[in-house]
Amino acid sequence: MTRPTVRDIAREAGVSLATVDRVLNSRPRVRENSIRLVQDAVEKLGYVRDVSAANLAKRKEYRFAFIIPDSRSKFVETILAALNEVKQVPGPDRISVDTILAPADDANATARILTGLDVQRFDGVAIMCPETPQVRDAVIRLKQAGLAVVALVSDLPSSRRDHFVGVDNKAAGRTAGALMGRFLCGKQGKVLVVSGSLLSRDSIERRFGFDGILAERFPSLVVLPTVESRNDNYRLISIVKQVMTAHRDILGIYALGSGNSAILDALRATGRIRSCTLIMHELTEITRAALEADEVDVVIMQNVGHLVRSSIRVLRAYSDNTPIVDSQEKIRIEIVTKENLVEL
Amino acid sequence: MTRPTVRDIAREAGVSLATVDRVLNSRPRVRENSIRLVQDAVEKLGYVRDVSAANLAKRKEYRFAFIIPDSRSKFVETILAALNEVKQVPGPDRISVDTILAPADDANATARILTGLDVQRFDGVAIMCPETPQVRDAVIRLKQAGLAVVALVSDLPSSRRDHFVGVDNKAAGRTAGALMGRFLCGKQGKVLVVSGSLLSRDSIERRFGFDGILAERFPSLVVLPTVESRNDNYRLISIVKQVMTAHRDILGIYALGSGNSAILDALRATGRIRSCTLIMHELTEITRAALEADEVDVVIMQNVGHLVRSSIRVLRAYSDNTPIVDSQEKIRIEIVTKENLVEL
DNA sequence: CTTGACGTGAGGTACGTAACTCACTAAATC
DNA sequence: GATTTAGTGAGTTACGTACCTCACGTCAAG
Repeated sequence: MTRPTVRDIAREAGVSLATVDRVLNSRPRVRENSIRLVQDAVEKLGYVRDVSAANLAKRKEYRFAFIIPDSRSKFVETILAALNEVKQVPGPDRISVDTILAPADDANATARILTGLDVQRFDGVAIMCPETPQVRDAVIRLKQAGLAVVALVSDLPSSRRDHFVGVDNKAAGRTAGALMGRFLCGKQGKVLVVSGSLLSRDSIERRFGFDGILAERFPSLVVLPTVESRNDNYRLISIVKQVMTAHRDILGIYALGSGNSAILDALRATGRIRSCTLIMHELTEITRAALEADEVDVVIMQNVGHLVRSSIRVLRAYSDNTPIVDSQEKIRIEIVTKENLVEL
Repeated sequence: MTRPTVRDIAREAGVSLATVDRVLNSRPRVRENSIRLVQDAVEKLGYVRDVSAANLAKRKEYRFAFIIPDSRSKFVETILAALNEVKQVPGPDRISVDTILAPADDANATARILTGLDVQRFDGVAIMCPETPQVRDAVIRLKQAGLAVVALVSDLPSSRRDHFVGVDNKAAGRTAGALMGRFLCGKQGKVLVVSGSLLSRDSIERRFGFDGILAERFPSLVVLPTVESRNDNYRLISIVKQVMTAHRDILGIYALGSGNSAILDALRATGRIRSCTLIMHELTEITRAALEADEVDVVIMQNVGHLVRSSIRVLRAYSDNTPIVDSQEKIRIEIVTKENLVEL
């Protein structure tokens, strides 16, 4: 009834413990035939390696680094908070997580940090940054050094990252578009899209999804050219004010990412808040308060706690070649309204 | 830099390993003063027990039982599938999960199963069933026997369950109501609510939340008396057909739980599908297909994988008195549209 | 003074696995 | 024929913790 151990395998296969160990850890110097004997015994007895005992014996420590942009963005703050929470709680497994802040808006600096990373010190890296050729090269180097690499929030598809932990941003944009269309009830008018920076892949994909569904299903809505904040909130406030004054028939605003606070300020200043349907991304203290105040209609989010924990599970799985439970690691596009907002 | 062990504590406190062990496991025969010495050393060195090593030494196995209603409901099927998935993947911890099917619609039989449960064989139980006095008494017995008990999907508040794993159903109802109201764009008309059984607490709470928000924010919509399926799909189809014919001004339908398939069939038969705004609960093969076919507007769901994994984590935490990460265990009310539907 | 309960230390074994050494055989190579 | 090498078994130590036994000292009640 109790789980079989290596000893049972050895007995069943008729080989010694050492041979079982050699096979299980794919060490050399084992005859093909013995390998098969052991494998058959494993199969027959349903042996599964006791990971915690193995890690204990190996004194294995997983050391992971999270490369996070050093921006004052509220979304990044929630990610850092989630990372801190993970660090507080001593998991059953010996995992250490280092958070490394990389200058935001400077992909080269990020690439340099990646290149300078001591590959001896880490088993895996989670990277949140836009993809550039330099970043791609740095990731390839990390992979070659044997580290597990996951892309966080924004994908790095052309690099050899092992995994992407984040939402399907095109689908997120489509979701935002569908809700915008439904909420506007077939009215004729304009929709404004506001972006942090159109350089980052996630913004582009969201925009693409949003435009697509509006064109398909809500042709009565006209999407205005995207307003870009370039991470300058003062600039953003004035541009949004200007646009809102110029276009009195703007019915809805879709905020692709950063700049939520500035957009809200601009709308409050122009008195257009609550008369516009507002859809924003990421649940932060700003958007939470705006939801509660009925200023924002919907927030599209990804659960940062899940993001961080999933990254760690995936990094661990890659660094010791164990399978991944896809359904657990799939990051959902969550739709948050005032009603299903979770407290705290 | 490496984690302190019991040895370090013993050295720091100036006592023997045995004494440290006695203190850490709160065994008798230790002087007050020695207890304090050890506790101070633990604090100073930041010692945290290595749970996997401890479990290894204890040959501890967590044995959990899941009591699940034996209905042909698609939602229950997805829960069983999630349970099976968990059983397949051998976690790092030695956890065994038994699924026990209890007759649906027979709370007494469920109570009898709980009463008959061998308290020696299990460390914890997750229970999905409506609350009755018999169930409450059975839960109290389990608690007294030292088992951890969580309520799954539907809460058992008056029993002494340790934890509830599921969504806030009143908030789920409010969410459904708010979406229904927004999607109906201020039109005047009727809304139909269909329930599996109004006995179960989750249905009542959803209905309550739904009615509340419609009354508050969408007074132009009239909610018809609830149609109850009593888990009889043929009956449900004919009632829904009848109601739909009698009331030509039904604009929306809110399905509180079971019977989704019958409702869809009835609407298809009466040709009212797609002309009604339809909001249903739980993502199953039925509702998924209906979402993809644009027959359902929104599905409100709880992630069953999360539900099951969270239950297990919580049961484990309660059975060895370790803290719970609230943010990880909070089950979210997920809003699913065709656009943010995840594949598979 | 004896008895016994209490408090403590020393030391051991065990859990399941990893990783190592040493010894040995059989076959291949020199 | 001597040397190497691949393949194997036997055995040991270690990881961090639990839990056990035994011995010993202290102190108070009988």
